[in-house]
Amino acid sequence: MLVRGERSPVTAEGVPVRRPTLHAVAARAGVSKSSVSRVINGEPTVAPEIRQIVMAAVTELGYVPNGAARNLVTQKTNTIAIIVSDPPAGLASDDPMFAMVVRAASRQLEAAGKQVSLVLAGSDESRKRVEQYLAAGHVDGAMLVSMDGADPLPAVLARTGLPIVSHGRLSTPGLMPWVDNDNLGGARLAVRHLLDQGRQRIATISGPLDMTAAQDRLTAYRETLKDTGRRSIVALGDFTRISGAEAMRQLLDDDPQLDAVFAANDLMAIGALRTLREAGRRVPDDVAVIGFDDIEAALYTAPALTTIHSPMGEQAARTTRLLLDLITHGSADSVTLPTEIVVRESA
Amino acid sequence: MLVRGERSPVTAEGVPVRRPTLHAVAARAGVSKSSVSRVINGEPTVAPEIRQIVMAAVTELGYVPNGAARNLVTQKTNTIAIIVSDPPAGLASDDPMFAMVVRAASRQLEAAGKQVSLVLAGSDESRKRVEQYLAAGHVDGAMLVSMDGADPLPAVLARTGLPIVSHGRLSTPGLMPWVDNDNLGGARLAVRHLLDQGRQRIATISGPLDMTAAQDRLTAYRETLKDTGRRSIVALGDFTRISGAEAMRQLLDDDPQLDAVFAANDLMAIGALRTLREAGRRVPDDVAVIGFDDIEAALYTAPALTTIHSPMGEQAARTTRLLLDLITHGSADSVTLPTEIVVRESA
DNA sequence: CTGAAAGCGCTTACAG
DNA sequence: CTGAAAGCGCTTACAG
Repeated sequence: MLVRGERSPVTAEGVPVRRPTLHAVAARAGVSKSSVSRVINGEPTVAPEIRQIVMAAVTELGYVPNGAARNLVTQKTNTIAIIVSDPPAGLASDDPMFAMVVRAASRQLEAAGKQVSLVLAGSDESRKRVEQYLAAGHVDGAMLVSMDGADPLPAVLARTGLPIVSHGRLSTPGLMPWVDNDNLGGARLAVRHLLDQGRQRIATISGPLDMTAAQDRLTAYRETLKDTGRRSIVALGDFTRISGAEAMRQLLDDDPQLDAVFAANDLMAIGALRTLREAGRRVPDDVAVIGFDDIEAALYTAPALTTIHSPMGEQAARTTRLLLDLITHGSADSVTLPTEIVVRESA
Repeated sequence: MLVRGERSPVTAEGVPVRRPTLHAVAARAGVSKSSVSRVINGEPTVAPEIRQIVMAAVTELGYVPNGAARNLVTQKTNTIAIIVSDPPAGLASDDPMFAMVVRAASRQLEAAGKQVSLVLAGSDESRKRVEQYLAAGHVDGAMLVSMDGADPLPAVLARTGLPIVSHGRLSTPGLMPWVDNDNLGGARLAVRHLLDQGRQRIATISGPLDMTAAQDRLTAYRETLKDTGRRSIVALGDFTRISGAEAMRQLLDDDPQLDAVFAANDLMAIGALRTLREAGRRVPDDVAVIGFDDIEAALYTAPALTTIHSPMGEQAARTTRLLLDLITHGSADSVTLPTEIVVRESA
């Protein structure tokens, strides 16, 4: 099938038509451009009859104000950038976090009358691009999503002076306000639950240690175990299912006697469940498994996954609100959201 | 923590500083604005020494061209809209399709030097907003993602004359080029596989019938069965896990003897697996289950899910390329991508 | 190869 | 309450 795709609408004769301008509307209505502008922008100081006739001309011509011209003169864009770290080569590309955060934030931003510009920041080159993009004045503010601690981007962007917030605490403090869930508290809950069950050898599968969430979850695991005199058994993952499966295999090799695993997120817990099944270990009878996040998939594992509920939707909503507040008030406070344990079958 | 969030950078004294303009760079370099513009845009007709001195001024002042001014005068934005139908109330909000498509398309678009604007289209109100947004000239083109057939948006947007493509075939033909996978062929593969196994009572869990993918998958199921003289056993889902679980329950009630289920996507197959487990049916011994899509989660179900591989990543890439072609050449051909069966444990 | 000038399509003080 | 004019920050024919 062939479909025409001209840049602008054309008449039946194929003559390109330009979109009508403010000038055209003014001419059609027989008033000044100023008056049309005032009507369009809903200013109260317009006579009712003028408003009438202008509105008529607007609908008649199908007038829509040109965005670029508006942005140029008002020095604002009504656009917010959502900047997401882009893992190389599709890594974690179906991570539910991405969909949840982007979707929740977009919805709320649009409800607030803002457009959203989605920016992926992966390579050094793309980081440069992001910086230029913000400097070019394309957006009124930005939201950073789960940056890893090694990433220089937050510091660079903070220097632009634009209102920026972070979804997830950054490792460099003071750069910008953030919203995060209580990773420390949540991980403590998880490990204590395992201890309460009388588990003796409790291992963990950690997330990538350049992310604060992974650091916190590992730290809390270590300290909670240390309080009971037990030793840590740690394998490293990167928050993907496959890394969880591999880490579990390694854990089983290192300590065949282990009877519990705390995975730093649900995706890795799902991977661990597969390895345990392949190894013939029963869950939770032989090995208890607990995850973190409480993603929807945790309801569908066999056995159903016990996990720590982190309020992803609320976190996204609060981060968005934080940004909106920062834009209007010039300041905003970081917030930490509480977590809770959800006991199902796996532990 | 309190963080300052001024609109613009300030000096140590707190004096707001404006970003430097082309004018400032020209003054600093001692040349005309025209020359600066030419250097910035890499035009070849510039004397080397002028280029030198301009570049020096640019880096010295940290100059970045204002996007709005550029867009206004050039009448293009270098921005592409990705328009995604937003299901009400978080329905399917962790659908891996969303993440995959948005991510793959963004990556490719940015590699092509385009910015991406993410637009959620759910309510009637938001549909209006989208239309205005495109009419305002904010983007050079758009990509529609999995619109349902009842949605009037594609037709409305097609009338803007902007280059637009669809990720997934639309039910109204001829509106715009699209890229889709072979839903008909894939579903046929699935049902035949079940037949080849000697399954006698083969049910299906359909997707929402206002989507062409769901329609095609159901049609192929029906026709393939009819060829063997078997009757269709259909339950309706909406492509979510929970709907798959509920549909499976209903199917079991309607026909306790069924020995196979074709779920129209993997998410629903995952839901069906849970119901079957709860009902004490062994998979695949008692009931064979086959899905569609081959999402990553299909590798982690117990038992591992047999499914039809639909090339989501490639579909997104091809759709993006289609749009880029449409923008540059003014025309582009729709494409259908082949599917294949991936046999694992569940069928 | 370079610069002065016009103009992209709006908004916004400023007079009236 | 209304309109003429200036200006937002660029690019691009057009002379030279």
